[in-house]
Amino acid sequence: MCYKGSIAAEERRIQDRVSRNFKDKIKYTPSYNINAFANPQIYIVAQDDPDVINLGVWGLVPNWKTNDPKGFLSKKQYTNNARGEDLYETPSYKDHVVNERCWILFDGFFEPHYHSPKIQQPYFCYIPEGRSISKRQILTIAGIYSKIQDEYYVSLITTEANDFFSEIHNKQKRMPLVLDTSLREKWLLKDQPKTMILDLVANGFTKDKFYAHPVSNQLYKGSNEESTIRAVEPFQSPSLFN
DNA sequence: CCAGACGTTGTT
DNA sequence: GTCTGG
DNA sequence: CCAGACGTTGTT
DNA sequence: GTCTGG
Repeated sequence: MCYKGSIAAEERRIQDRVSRNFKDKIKYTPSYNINAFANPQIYIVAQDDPDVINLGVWGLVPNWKTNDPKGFLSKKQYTNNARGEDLYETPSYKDHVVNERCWILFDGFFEPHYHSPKIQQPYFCYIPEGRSISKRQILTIAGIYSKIQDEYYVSLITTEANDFFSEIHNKQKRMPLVLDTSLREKWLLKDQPKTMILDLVANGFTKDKFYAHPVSNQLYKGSNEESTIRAVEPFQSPSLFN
């Protein structure tokens, strides 16, 4: 599901909205097209350093492979996403959910929408902040991480799609766990019981209203222009009568 | 019991 | 390291 | 090579 | 009986 994200807001606004500054020496680079499969650097707030914005690699390396993180990621183990319902059972994640939770900072993400089994169009999903698409809420998405030699390796939590995202992501019916602003700090508290965490997974999704619109498939070509998130015409199936 | 997995879903 | 599957 | 299957998944 | 998967 959530394999593409964007974060392009001004540095100042990001820091303001999450009440934290970028850690010293981290240079913020906006991006409209962050591709999970490439294990890119993303911006996170981690439980063990919760007062600053850190960098992490998108792709968790479990604790039984700490001797060779690069080798693990090259095996395409698909640890970019973690199913929230299974966090305490999944072998690669169960140790990390306990006290290695984080936020992933995006201001939007992409989901594929299927017009038919073969025809698909990506949709950009975001929460407007104000009237224009150019100001989007800074999303705090639930994640977990492993830390190896001072480097964070991160997995994004997904849950069953709500009604809105079932319409958009109509094949897999999953969505990222975008934490509600009023609850998000709880995700970063130490030593929370399993019941508390699973409650956040089940009920912590934001109550703010999402917007989504179709975008150009230039997205899949790696385009990183502002136009990547701009609305295009929805796909129209060919009509016999046009 | 030992070998092999360990993860989730993409797309033109 | 620990679990699952054959 | 042997064991086991022998089938497919609507709609946008 | 024949094919696939391990």
